Amino acid sequence: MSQFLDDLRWRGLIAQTTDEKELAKALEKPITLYIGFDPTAPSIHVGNLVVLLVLRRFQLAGHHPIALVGGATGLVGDPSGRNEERSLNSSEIVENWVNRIKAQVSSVLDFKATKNPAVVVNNLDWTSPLSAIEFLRDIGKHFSVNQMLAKDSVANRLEGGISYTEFSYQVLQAFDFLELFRRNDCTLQLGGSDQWGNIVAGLDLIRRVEGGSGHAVTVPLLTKADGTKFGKTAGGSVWLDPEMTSPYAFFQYWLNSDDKDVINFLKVFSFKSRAEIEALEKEHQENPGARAAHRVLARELTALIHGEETTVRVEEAARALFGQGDLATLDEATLASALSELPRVTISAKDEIPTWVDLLAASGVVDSKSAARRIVKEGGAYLNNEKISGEDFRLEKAHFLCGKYALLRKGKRDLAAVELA
RNA sequence: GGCGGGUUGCCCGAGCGGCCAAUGGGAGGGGACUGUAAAUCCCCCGGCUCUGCCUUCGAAGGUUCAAAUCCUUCACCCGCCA
Repeated sequence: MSQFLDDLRWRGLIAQTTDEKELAKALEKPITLYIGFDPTAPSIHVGNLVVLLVLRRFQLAGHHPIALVGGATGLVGDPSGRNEERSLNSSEIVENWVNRIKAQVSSVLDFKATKNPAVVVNNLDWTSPLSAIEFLRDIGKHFSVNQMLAKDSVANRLEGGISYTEFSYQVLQAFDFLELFRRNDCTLQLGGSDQWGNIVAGLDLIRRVEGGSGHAVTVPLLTKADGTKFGKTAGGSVWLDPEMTSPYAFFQYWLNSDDKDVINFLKVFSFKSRAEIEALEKEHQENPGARAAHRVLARELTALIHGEETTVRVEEAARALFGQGDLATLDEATLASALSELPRVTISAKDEIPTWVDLLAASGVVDSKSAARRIVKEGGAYLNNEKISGEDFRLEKAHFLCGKYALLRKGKRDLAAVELA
């Protein structure tokens, strides 16, 4: 049995595969495999990262990875795992998202590997030249509507309704697999477990049209110990795009993982070996308060997505800003760089300084002034790590550290900076 | 095509002319405890120029001093019959 597959299984990364013996045999030699991401947002998020990292694991094992960004499928909409029709995005928007996602995918894969460099493709390249008639005759003819209807992704929607557009999605995805099989000799498709039906549709198509065979591997949906959705925070998804989720927030997300999840997250997200992870598990059990496993997780992922340098900066910022330390002892350079990781408001030294409540709302640590008042009343608002519970409080020049910075905090860990300019 | 039921705040779900920004639960937020964790306990949870005002109960009109609650039309969902 393949050691590589065993490792994936140990990490809990395999939900379903086509014939396991065949797959193991195929993996003895380098193969080409792909995974698709549809541009449904300007960025992929940490949930998507799970599968992308599996692709990277295949690359590290010597296989040829292809990341497909769905410039075409993104225009259509995958019904999988949804109970409502998607609203369509314009082609300009999708194109823009495709480009952004390409860049993100690129940070995880190695494009310079001498033997098996990664490749990024866009399915619009082979889909758009095709006429509707060609598509229906050459591809559509191989699909049985009866089978298409039986797929979970479609069957679940029959009650609530599904458009012909989304109904056709599986055909497009199958066509992608066929094209990559032809062009790149790609014989394996990876995907989330909800992609099984779509992937198998591709295997069928390859068999019918080319008489070829391939494989499918799906990755389980990642769950958290408390049953809540993985990858979400109060503010929404945790994105890879630094504009959408700051590297600071990204780091903090991992650092704040539930103890019950952290080891599992290391298995799923980290490239640490089994032995290393088991050592961390032991360490964590002996001294959970030190959060050694959390730190390793946060560092490795932040470094992977945002780079080493940023990771160091962000961690230092957290150390400088967090809780107990006296901010006044920080020198200006340290303070400035720490605060630069946070959301911020700039206020003019000439204008009157806004009230405490207004300032909290303006900084974005709370959603509205009502929320700001609530937080202040509840004793959850801090200025430079000191609780301020008067709504009418106003900062004065003296509150600004080094004459220009103030640190706002809501609760234990929601920070923002105010800069006096 | 016919008949009946439904559409409520982030989600689930009460309300069925005034006492409703709307019961309850979940999610979320703050506090205490801690380890920037979990569990637990307490509190909060539409917005604002905040003892009041404004916007919400599928959409648009209407009745009424007064509507989430009544009427009309439209949209969508769910049953039963054809």
